[in-house]
Amino acid sequence: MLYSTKKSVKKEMQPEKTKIGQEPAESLQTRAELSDILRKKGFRLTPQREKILDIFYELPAGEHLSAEELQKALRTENSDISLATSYRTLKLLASLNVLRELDFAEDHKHYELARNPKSPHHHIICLDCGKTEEFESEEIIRLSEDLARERGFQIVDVQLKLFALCEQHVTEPKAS
Amino acid sequence: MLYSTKKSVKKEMQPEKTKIGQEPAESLQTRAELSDILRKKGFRLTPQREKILDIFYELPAGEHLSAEELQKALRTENSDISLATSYRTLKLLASLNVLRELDFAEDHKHYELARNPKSPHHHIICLDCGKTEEFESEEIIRLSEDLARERGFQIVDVQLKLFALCEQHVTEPKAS
DNA sequence: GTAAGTGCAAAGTGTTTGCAGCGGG
DNA sequence: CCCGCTGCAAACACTTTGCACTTAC
Repeated sequence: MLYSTKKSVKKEMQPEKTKIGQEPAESLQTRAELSDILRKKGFRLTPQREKILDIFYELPAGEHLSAEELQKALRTENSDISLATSYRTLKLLASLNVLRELDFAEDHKHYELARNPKSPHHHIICLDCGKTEEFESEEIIRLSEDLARERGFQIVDVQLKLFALCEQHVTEPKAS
Repeated sequence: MLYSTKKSVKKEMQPEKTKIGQEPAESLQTRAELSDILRKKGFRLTPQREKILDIFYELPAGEHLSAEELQKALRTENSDISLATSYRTLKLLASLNVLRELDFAEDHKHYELARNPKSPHHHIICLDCGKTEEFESEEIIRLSEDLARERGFQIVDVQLKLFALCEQHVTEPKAS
């Protein structure tokens, strides 16, 4: 996981010391730049990694994939990459800040291109139907940075999850 | 899980229909009121459930336990409750809004007493040492409510996670 | 050529479940 | 006294890993 609070990313994957979450990371890379990030860090550009980068690069902004979903997407394009490699690649790309790792209240992680790490996505999730919407909020980011600074922390990423009821479900009869 | 976006809480556990996350839920209950919540919903007050309520009731505000940690706490007090029952009870209590379910970027969930659902805790987590601090922020809540309203959602819970570097770690040499 | 990367199957983790027996209301 | 609850062990979902083989550089 990107945010490996304890268990750090495998060393074997870090020929050059890579301090997680510290890349300044410019925004909106081109597809070629994504490959460059790998190359520059000394990682090999295997067809599997290229393909996975392709998938994420072509993913509509706001969409995100779990490992399983990535597998499915790969299969659709006739790429047969083992689940193990998918997991390894997702972790690698996340540790390089190429992908952002999201966790909703589900039991698996989702990934998306970290196009612009300075304005992370936030999510609102309907507790009834599971519908999720994404949004940005400069104010949230600014506030978060303040809150962190007050406590002596330097923000790397901000994740806001709003659990809520969407239009169709607010009106339902209350239980208690 | 509390926020079972899809997989709903076991039916067998809901003698009275309980719409997750819709309890208005007053703040700061007494220990006895916690038991009452169970009783009123038709759940049995078993010694196991009482004991688990005790543990959480006596937990310093701001602390939270995972299922494993709960087990350990129980063992310390010579209560031997099976892991299965712990999980079942955590889920039950979360579905009743007695406990709040938190998920950090770790692979297991944490629980705390949902003393006052209207001011949820927020967390700042150091990516290097794993240290986590809690805090409240009225502004975040207010902002979140606005953001939700704009999108036609009604907030049930707000979870903000700030991934950051704490004092000891900001100063470390950058990688890239 | 050689270390890094892959695929496979086996092992882990955290959590859930089927079932027989127990006990709260 | 009966159905909800518990404990146990087996099952699960997701993710990681050891190892032999392959391949990018």
